Amino acid sequence: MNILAELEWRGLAADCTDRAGLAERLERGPATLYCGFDPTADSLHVGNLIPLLTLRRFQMAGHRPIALAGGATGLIGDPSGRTAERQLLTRDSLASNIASVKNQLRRLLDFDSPAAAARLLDNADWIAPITFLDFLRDTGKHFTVNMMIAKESVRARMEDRDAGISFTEFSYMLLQAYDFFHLCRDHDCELQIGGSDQWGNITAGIDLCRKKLGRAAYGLTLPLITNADGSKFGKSVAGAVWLDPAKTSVYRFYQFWIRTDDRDVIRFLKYFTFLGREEIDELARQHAGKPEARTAHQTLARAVTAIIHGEPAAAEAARASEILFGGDPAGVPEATFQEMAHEVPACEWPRSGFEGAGTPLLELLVHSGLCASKGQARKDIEGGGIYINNRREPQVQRMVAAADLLFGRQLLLRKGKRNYTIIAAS
RNA sequence: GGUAGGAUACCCAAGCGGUCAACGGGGGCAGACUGUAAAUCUGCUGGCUGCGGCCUUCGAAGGUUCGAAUCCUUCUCCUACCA
Repeated sequence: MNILAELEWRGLAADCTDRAGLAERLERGPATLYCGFDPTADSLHVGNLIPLLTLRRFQMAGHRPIALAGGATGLIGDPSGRTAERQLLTRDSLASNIASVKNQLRRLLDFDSPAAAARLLDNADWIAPITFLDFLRDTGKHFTVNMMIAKESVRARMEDRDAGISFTEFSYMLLQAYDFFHLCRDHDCELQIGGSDQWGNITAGIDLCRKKLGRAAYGLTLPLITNADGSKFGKSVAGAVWLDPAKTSVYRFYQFWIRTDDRDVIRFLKYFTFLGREEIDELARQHAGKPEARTAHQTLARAVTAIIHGEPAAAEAARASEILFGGDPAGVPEATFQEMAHEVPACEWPRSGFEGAGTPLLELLVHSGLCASKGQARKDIEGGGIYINNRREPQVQRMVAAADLLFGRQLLLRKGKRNYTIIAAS
């Protein structure tokens, strides 16, 4: 199966500027392609995974990916898909974001492949030196405002009189177009991929390559991922699911995938893993036959976590999940418990607090962040949603003392089905 | 600039002098059923509490009143129509 057919089978090809032309070009030999990532935060999140993994898929098919960090475009802000003007990032926060994002990009692509080594570039390197006048003369001249305001992302903002669009964001597509032109000229890059909201930016780049270089370039957009229940993928009330383990722990990351809706799990295996058609078809069969075994979910969670955090960390997260959701953690040997303990959110409480009568459970629930307030904690206990060492605690006035500590030093608190926290006596 | 209407808890949205911490829906949290899924059903959804209450909240600031989300004044911001 060639790369384009594979992407289509996976449901990853939303739109292509020239499907036949691109197929023909890819058949002819290795091509260079790129995708940009604007450092809007200090970490990438699961929403960036699709383009990132797609670059990798192209690489595995023998093509040369360029991951482009938007050091320049990040200073401006892409209006695509935005209903309101963005807050400009300060140069300082952008600089630290870009350093972190570069590190993450570096880990997800292969830079040592002899045939198709990936490259990591920063568009600030070529955009920053251009003067405003040169840019207007050499690049701006190739675009009509008429065509720019026809782009969906711009038009939506122009029609909303309250939101409007600043000249700064209006100009964004020219910078991105310039990137494609630059990469095409200096790095032989012929294909740009991106989310479907990038269509206008990508075609602007293709136009510029044609006008200034007389070269054909291609664009391929990836679908916007949604959940079966219609909600946005990768967002929860807690916020985005980050790739940085300091922002979203490996355990939480793994759990995010484990909790995938049944209706989404096979689709997500195609989107987010490198498993082949036979393996996924087999998982689909197992899932259809015995959904309660959750084989597809476990495979998905394990595979994606391994791609992002490495196999050993994924194994640990899987193990911790098994212990917590498998049965009574109090019966688990101490070594196994400790292995899992640092995966779940933890906090400390002075050892002296457990002496004598001990500390009110209510206080520990609030301290650990499991409950927002004492009032809420009280309601949670009354509702039967609080567990000490995985045993339901019905008593609101419950005191927690030394006898409750596991291994003489830890307390496993749980709210509801899946919110765990460990309090260590210190 | 003129006129009319509006601003209520995370969101939508009732309430129009006391019985209002404020109807209802959504969302969220918890329980039951399950499979850490979906659907369904139930409870909770401002804070503190000795569970008797206490404190803070209905755009902002003042005022009337025993008592205001509700009435009056000023201000701010929206929406519609007219210029």
